[in-house]
Amino acid sequence: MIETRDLLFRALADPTRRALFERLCEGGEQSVGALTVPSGISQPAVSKHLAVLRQAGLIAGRHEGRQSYYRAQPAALAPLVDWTGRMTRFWEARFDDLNDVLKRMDQ
Amino acid sequence: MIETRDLLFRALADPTRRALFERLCEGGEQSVGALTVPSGISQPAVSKHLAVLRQAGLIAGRHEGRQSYYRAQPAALAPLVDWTGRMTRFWEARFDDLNDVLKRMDQ
DNA sequence: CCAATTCATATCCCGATGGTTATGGATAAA
DNA sequence: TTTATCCATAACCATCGGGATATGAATTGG
Repeated sequence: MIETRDLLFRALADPTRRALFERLCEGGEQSVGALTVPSGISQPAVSKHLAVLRQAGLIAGRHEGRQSYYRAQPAALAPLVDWTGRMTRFWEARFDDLNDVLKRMDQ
Repeated sequence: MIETRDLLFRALADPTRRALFERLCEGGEQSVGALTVPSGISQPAVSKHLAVLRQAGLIAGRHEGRQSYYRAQPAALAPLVDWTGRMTRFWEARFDDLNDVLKRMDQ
């Protein structure tokens, strides 16, 4: 499942994709057309970005008639949150070790 | 500000860079040589990755004699944590709105 | 002083990636 | 049944990015 984390980070690396994800988080479910208009890029480009986000689990799609609606799945951000937490905790642990050393030096 | 976030996301998009950052978080300050050996890539490649991480504020460097030592700066992850928090909060807010609607429909 | 070590930078290469236009399938509208 | 709309996919192109090797500057050791 390290593959999942990689997909996540790579999907979020592109500002256009982050903007699409933000729109879906903030504005709720929207069609491809509705997402394309303010994006400043072509509809196929938007579709490709949406496919990347979907593969990373960040959004989910639904068909209705001839339109496709996408919605955000912020729960998919969990691995990213976990990872940042681990990194900070590693760092804090090292800090604690340093404090221990200093305490022992005090005695 | 938004530039900072972009640098952050892009710096963390590459698995090799994340591995370097993880090593520095977990193992503390290390020289370029110490980081190169287990990385599986050439020393210049490591130096380039370190430069990217440094520009994103994720690590800091120090020269001592002919070696360079780098250490992690996990505080630089803050914008990322903020962003994920905002995205989930947007989502939760929308959820609350939905609940409000449902409540009103109950009455 | 000369040789060796450590690292950063320059240069080059190639695959990945983000953009475009073209196209076709499915559905809605006329 | 045509025609128009919505979207995904294909094909193509230019740029970016991560890798290697080559090189040179700074420092240390003999």
